[in-house]
Amino acid sequence: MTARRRGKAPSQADVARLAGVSQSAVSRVISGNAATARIPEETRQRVFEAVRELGYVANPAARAMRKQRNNLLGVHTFERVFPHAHEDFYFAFLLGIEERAEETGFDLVLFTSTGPGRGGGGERGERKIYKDGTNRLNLADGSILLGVSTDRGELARLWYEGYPFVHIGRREVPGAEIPQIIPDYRTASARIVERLAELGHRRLGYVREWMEMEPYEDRRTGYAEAVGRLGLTDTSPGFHGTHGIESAWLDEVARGAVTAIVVESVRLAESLREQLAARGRKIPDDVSVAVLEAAPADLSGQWDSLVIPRTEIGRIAVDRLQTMLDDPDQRTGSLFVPCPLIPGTTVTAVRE
Amino acid sequence: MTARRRGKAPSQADVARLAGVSQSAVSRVISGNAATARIPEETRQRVFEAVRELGYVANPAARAMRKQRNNLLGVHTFERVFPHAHEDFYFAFLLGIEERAEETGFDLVLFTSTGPGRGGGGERGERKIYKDGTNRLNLADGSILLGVSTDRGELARLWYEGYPFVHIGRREVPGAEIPQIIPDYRTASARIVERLAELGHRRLGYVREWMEMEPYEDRRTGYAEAVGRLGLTDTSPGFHGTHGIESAWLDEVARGAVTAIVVESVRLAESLREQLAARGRKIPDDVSVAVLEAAPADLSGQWDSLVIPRTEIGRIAVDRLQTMLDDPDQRTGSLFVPCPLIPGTTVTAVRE
DNA sequence: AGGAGGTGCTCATACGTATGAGCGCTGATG
DNA sequence: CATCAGCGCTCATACGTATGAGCACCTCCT
Repeated sequence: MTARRRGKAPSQADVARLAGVSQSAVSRVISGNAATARIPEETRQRVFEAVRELGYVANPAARAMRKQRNNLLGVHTFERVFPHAHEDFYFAFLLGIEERAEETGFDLVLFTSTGPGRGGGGERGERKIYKDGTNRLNLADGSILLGVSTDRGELARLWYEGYPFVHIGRREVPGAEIPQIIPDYRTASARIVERLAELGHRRLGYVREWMEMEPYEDRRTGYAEAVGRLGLTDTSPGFHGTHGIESAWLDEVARGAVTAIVVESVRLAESLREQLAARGRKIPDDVSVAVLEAAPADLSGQWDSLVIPRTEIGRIAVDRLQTMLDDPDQRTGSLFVPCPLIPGTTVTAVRE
Repeated sequence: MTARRRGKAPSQADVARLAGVSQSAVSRVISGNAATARIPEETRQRVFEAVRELGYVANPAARAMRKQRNNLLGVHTFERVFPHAHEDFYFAFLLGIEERAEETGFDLVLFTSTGPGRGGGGERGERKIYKDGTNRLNLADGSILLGVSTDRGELARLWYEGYPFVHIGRREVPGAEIPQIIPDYRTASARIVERLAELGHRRLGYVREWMEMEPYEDRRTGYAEAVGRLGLTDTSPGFHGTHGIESAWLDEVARGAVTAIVVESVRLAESLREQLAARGRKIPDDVSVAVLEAAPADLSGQWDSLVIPRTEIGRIAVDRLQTMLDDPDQRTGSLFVPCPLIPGTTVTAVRE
C-alpha cells in the first residue's frame, strides 16, 4: 500500500489514474457487469492491482445514491430492543431476522436515533418513525416494523409514500393496506377446538383477557367459528365481555357444566387452575385446559398451547421485504403464518 | 399531499419548483445553518409548506455523500449476535450501546452481510470485515468491534486505512495501535488480593484456565504484582502452566498450606469446591475463594468475584467513537474500565 | 450623488459511482 | 477494396445535497 490522499479514502478515479485507464473502466471492472463490460483480462488485472495497492474500497454512500439500493434492511422497534430482548419478546424475531439477513447478504439497521434521545419525547422511550420532518427509515432499502405501534398515522403516511416495509403482527390502518405478517391465531384456535372435539369434548368454555387488540380478536373468532361449525356448546360468561373469571361460572364448571376450557393466556390459566383447585377440581382430570398463547418461558408450565413461530416469522419478514424490493409494484398483502400446537399435560379425552 | 413523480421520492428540486425558489435555497432552509442562511421568515414558510405538501424527506444517501457523516454507528460482531445475546454474552454490551446511541441520536448498523452467507465461509458462521474487497464497515461513520476477533490482519488493515473504530476487549495487534476499551482485570485482580490481605490471608494460591488470551494475562499480572508488593506468599502449582487442578497441590491446600485461593472462572471454582469437599474442607470455613470472572448468571453461586461492567462499557465505547469522529486526528489510545468487586459468601477473615 | 454595507437570494460545483452512447481500431467477410 | 461487426475502451451525465462565491437590489450615510 502506498500514497493515499491525506484523510481521504481513495476513489475509483485514483485507481483509474494508477492503472492508466478511465474511471468508468474501473467501475466496470469492479462492479463487473460481465455482459456489458468488454474489458480484457489483462486490463482487469491492472485495475485489481491498483485497487490492492491503494486499498480502495467502494464508497457505499455514492453507490447507494447511484443504484437505488443499499443492501440495508431497517428494523424499527417502537421501543428499545434490548431490554425486551431479554424478556424474550423481540428476541426470537430478531434471531430470525438476523439469520435470514445474513443468508441473503443484507445488513441490518436498528433505528435507535428515532427515540426520544436528548430532551425529546417521553420517559417511556417510545420511538417515532417521523421525527422533525426526517424519516430515517429510508436510510434502509426497506424496513421491518416490530412491536406495538401506537401511532397508526405514521404507518399510514409511510405506506402512502410508497416506502417498502412489512409489519410484524396485526395492525389495521384505515385507508392503508399495510403488508403484515401475522401469526394465524384464528386457525390455531380453531384447531385447538377441533382437537378437543376429537377427544370427545362437547361443552366448552372460553376465558378471555381484558385487552381488545387485534390478535385477541383473531383468537376469539377462530374459537367461535369452530364451536359453531362443529355443533359444540359454548358456555362462557366471559366470552362476551367479562374481565376476571366469574365465580358463579366457576361453580358451574366445578359442577361439570363444561369439560374443556380455552384460555387466552398462561396468566389466566394459572389463575383458573387455582380457582378450580379451591373447588376440588383438577386439571386435566376433571377439566381439560388449552392456552392460546405461548411465550417461550411458559413451556415449563406444560400447558397444551399454541406456539408462535417467532424466529420463522422473522425470517419470513425478511423474505417478504426482499420480494417487495425486487418488484416495487407488487404490494404484497398480509400473510398468515401457521402456529403449531404443542401438546402438554392439561388436555385429555373426556371421561364420563 | 398531492402529485408526486411516479415511484420517485420528491427531491429538493421538486420542493424548490413548488415554492418558487432555487434548490439551494431549499437546502439552506432545511438544513438551516442559520448563520449563513439569510432567508427571511416568509420564504422559509413557503418552503416548509411545499415540503409538507410533497411529503419531502431528505435522501440520506445523497446527504451522506455530501457531508461525510451518516449518523450511523456500526456494530461488528465476529459471530452472530443474537444466539449469544441469549447467553448474555453480547447482550449487556449491546444494551449499553443501544442506550447511548439513542441518547446521542445515532442509528446502529448490525453487520450481518459480512457473515458466510450464501455458500461462502465455514459452518461456524464467522464474520469477516473485508469480504471480496468490499469493506462494508465504512457504510457507518465508525464502528464498534465486539467479540473475539480471530484475524488480527483485518484489524491491522482497518486501522491502517484510518477507519474510526473501537474494539471492546483487549486485542494486541503488532504495528497497529488500535483503540480498545478494556475491563481493567489487572487492577481488579490486585484489589482482590489486597482485600484478602486485609482479611489476614498471607498464603495464597491461584488457579488458572488453560487459555492464553490477553484478558487472562491481565488477571495474572495483577495477581502476581499484588502478591509481590504486599509481601505475600504464592504457592500455586498451576500458576506456571498446569491445566487442571493438581491433586498433590489440593492435598497441600487441605493440609492448610494456603488460606485463600483466587480462581479464573466459576467453572474452575465449582470444581475446586468439589475437590476440597472430597478432602473434608469447606469454603469459606477452611479456605477463602474469590473468582476473577462473572457472567451475570453466575451471581447465583454467591462467589466473591469481580464484575465486568458490560453495559457501561457499551456506553463508553459509543462515546469514545464519537470523540474520534469529531476529531479524526485524535487517535485515542486504550481505555481501562474499572471492574467493581462484588461481595459473596466465599471469602472470610482468616481463622487461626 | 455616490459609495458602503447589508439582504435575499441564485449559480455553479463537488462528492463518487454507474451506465448509455459512442469512438477509433482491427480483422473478417463479401 | 469496401463494409461491417466486434472489441476495448472513453465521454458525458445523472443521482440529490451542501456550500462558497457572487449578483442584484435596497438602505443608509456622507
